[in-house]
Amino acid sequence: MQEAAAELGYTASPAASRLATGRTMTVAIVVPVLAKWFFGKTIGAATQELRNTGYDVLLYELATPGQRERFFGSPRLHGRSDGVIVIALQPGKKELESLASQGQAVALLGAEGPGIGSVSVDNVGAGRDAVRHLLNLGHERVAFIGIRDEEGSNLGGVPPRQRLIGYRKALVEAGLAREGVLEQFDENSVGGGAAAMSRLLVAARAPTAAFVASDEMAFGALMVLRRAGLDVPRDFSVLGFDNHELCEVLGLTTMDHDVAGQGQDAARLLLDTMNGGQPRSLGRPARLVIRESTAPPRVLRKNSTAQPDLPATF
Amino acid sequence: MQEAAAELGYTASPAASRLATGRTMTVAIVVPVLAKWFFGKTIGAATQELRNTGYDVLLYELATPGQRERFFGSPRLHGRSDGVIVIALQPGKKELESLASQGQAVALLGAEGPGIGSVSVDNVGAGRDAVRHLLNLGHERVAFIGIRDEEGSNLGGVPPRQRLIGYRKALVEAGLAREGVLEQFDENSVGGGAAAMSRLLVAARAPTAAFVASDEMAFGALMVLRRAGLDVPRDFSVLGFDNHELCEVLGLTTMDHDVAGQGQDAARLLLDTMNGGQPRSLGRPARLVIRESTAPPRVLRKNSTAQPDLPATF
DNA sequence: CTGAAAGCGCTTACAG
DNA sequence: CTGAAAGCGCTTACAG
Repeated sequence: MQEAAAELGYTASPAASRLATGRTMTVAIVVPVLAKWFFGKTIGAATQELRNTGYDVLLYELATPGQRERFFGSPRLHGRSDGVIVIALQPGKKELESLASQGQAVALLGAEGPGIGSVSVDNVGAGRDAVRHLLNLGHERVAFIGIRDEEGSNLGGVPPRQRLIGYRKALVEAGLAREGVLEQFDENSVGGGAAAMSRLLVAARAPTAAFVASDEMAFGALMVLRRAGLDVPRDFSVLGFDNHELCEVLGLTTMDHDVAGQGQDAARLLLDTMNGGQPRSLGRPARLVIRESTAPPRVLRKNSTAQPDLPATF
Repeated sequence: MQEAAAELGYTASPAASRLATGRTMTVAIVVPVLAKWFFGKTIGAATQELRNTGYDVLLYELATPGQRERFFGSPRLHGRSDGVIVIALQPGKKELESLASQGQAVALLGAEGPGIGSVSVDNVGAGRDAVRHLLNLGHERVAFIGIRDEEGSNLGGVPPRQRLIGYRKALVEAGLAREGVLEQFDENSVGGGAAAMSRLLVAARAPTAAFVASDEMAFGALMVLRRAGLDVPRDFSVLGFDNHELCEVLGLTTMDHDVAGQGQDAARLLLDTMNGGQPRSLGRPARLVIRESTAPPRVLRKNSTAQPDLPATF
């Protein structure tokens, strides 16, 4: 019957059926930024999954703290969606209460909450694995470039913090001391990564390798290194995070973690919850993808593989 | 009154007011892919503009011809949105009729339609300017790498085709013959650009420069060139399109065209139309941004600047 | 100018 | 099993 009607170009008025049933058959997706590869990818995967189940998707970009406040401070979603996927934004207690009071089912991606379905990568483990790779190559001064998590930025969130923890863990396990100057934070962008790397290079004793918490920042780091006349990986090793599609072009060693899969999982978790299922928390593995941006430090290599002489600037 | 009510956490039921007024206060945005920089950027800008005016935004990703058919073949938007922004998809006559019959106002981005508001770049002019830059440097065999526009891909659209026209125009104006082998098309991605460049390199008489219709394809082209042992720009010049944020990292000369501005314009055009204004067509300028991927061809430079000897492989 | 009533187009519980 | 009625929560045209 419904199918036959649809063939004839008829659709039930969504407004009327929403009013009658109280269900909107739409899901909201909330992200801190749209114009980034990671978010396009996760939203795309979640959207496809949702649409296959007959849901429409409403999009909310919370680019500033003000927007975030307004969004959670008002019943914006009430009557507009049945559930919401929050990506890369760690909602506070108040914010979760706000969503609940609006009758929203919730699923988190790259964040966690008590009794709430979530998908995330084992960022501590991934960070540790990344740094171990550098350590195993023989690096002794390994820096960390992280995503700044200050007031004014929504982008920090849990995963970047966990990657830092993984970094420190790996150092401790290797018996290395942690140094403040080796931990640099900036905004999650090419420019931010460039700025952070610049700061590392002027340090009294510069590191020989860096684990960077996002590929985009790593790209900026590579740029600064190149402009400083340093060769990667001969003079400096860089390891990123995300396996951005341009990693191959730039030869960046990175941690891969199935970004689209996480978007799809988040959608499924939300659908489950809306159908009365118990909220679950999914962990996604990350794995090291070795390309051309990591190698043993110069000192070691000199002994082993007889490299040509280095330029005088070095 | 409404503000006071909002403070108290009260909102009018959207479903009820939609039913009563017939207006949904939401706009749909339709794109062929989400996980690309260009689309994130335009959607983000449009979304912000729309939200400032009190509109919600529904997102539709039409990734396959099947999805496109289903979307336009059913009254999907009827009663769900008041208007729609179609990005980088050239709607056919039937498709436009479908939208109109669903009571949708329409604005196009990167496409055009009779009596329909639209924003686009002067792609013919931009393509011509790009190729002229290469020609002015002294290149005589300039290739074009374009976005494939075949069945099975929605991504072709008008702009890529217009860039090809601009390319041909510049050649004609310079008195150069057009050659089929120098025009290569592939999918709009790093991989597609790489494949197209590989084909150019095996041509009987390989070109010395290429104008590539998108930066992402250009990145793939750079990768292939590097792997083939060719130096850019010494052995080969590459010129892209979009001014992707990674152009600076890769030193890619490209055509810049304010992507976010186009998204914002499209939203404004739609809002105007929904308020009874006449649909307008906006043209956005593109401008050449010279970086390190373009230079005179080897032959010329040899005479003028006494380059060191080239490797034997060349 | 204020306030009660009709109506938007569905769904669902209920009467027949 | 079928069909008429009530009700979802607004807006708006109309009566007072």
